[in-house]
Amino acid sequence: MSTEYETPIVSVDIVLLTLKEGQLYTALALRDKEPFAGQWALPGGYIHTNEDQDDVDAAARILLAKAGLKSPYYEQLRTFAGRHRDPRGWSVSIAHYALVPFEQLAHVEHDHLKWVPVDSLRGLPFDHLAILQTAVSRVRSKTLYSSLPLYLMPETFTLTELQKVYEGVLGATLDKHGFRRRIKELDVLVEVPGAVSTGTGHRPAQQYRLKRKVNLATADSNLGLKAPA
Amino acid sequence: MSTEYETPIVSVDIVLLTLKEGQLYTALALRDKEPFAGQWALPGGYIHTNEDQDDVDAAARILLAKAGLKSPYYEQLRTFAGRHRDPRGWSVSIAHYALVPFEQLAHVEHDHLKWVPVDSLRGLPFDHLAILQTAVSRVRSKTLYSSLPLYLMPETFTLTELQKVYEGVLGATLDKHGFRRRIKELDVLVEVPGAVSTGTGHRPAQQYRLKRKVNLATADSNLGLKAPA
DNA sequence: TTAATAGTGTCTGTCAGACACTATGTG
DNA sequence: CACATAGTGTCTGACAGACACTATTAA
Repeated sequence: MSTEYETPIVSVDIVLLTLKEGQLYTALALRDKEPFAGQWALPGGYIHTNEDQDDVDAAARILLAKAGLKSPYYEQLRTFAGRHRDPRGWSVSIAHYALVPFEQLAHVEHDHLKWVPVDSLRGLPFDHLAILQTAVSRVRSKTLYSSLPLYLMPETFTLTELQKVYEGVLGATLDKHGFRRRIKELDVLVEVPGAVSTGTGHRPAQQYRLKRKVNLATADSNLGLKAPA
Repeated sequence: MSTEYETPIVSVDIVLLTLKEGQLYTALALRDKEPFAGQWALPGGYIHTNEDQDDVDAAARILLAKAGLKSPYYEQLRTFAGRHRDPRGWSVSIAHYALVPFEQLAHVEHDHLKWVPVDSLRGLPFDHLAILQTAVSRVRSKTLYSSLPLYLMPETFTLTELQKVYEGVLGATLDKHGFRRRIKELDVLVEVPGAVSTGTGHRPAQQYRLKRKVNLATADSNLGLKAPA
């Protein structure tokens, strides 16, 4: 009990997700240090004990530094800890995931950051593939019973666009009427006065935006879509 | 980026739960070191990087050392991290929860460990009250759609006893027929040949035990009880 | 008028909650 | 036989999935 033990390495890794062309994409950062220098991995970094108040703070700071953006939604995923996940030794990674609308990051791709479809990914350094898969599975399962995908939407959008995003996240198609019934029950959207279409060759759709003062984190957990077959 | 930062303190804390007299109880350990020496807190300790393979290993070792028992069920709860939760400075607690049948721990109460009802608890050192509440809420919500409370049962038990345990965890009453329908759907129990009652003054009940080779962790997530009103 | 999507009405099978009923032991 | 709990049959309202229908714009 009184022996001193080597301290584990503590870092924060982030699974940053977006929806692009109907598919979930994750951000990968080019590692500039050992181990795995020159390889693509989940963006991550050490906790700065002098500036970060907590782990979410650290995640936000790291994302801003590595990707130059602020995500509207962060959540702790889980912690991956053990002796063998990092060649430097016993390590702890407090993994987080974040969602960001594709429109908001069209400009952030640069030499040290790239976007790849989550489903086509095979190998990643450390246990980052397991972390990514855990995040994707969490997001998909939350999508079944919450309004999480709203964080992937731009300022205003139509219900059909929202449905496409849900379908993209889930990788399944949903019934239109049932989908609208549930979104309405959530009661987190308001109509935007000006309907929009202008030249689509068909009936224009109502635009919606998030209700002001709605905290989606608490408004979650009442959607109840059924898992796809 | 190249600056060195102070390393956060990393520990593992455990919410050990059992059901006693129809109520959820948690184990508290008497702290023998600063900070908060002499106060009751969740059992916890440092990671031993030379012997623990991962965080679950550490949790099992700590529980064995502090309470002298092995729990049939461990799961990582979430990680509590930040600057202000521990007076020693920036700290990380990888919190776990564990379930153990009351019968298995009748003998483990001693000077440095005590059992208290979770709902009557007010103050605890660090952020241990928040950790405890998170664990209880997790267990209650998992109980609604999984077979988690089976970890609180002795070797053999009747369906009525199992229902009482579910009701104790949830703090609500359940319909007998509906409860049995769902347990049957889970398909994780088998009848024990000898029915038992011997002197109860009424019809004896069938005893059940867990099916062999059933991993409850994977058999979970299909119960579907409705949240109490 | 047609094409194309927006938006709504309605049927039906499933299933959870409620509750009543039968079964089987003890005293 | 009375009593207490074990165990089951069945009704019903809510609701999700399916699908058909109407509405509204552009060309």
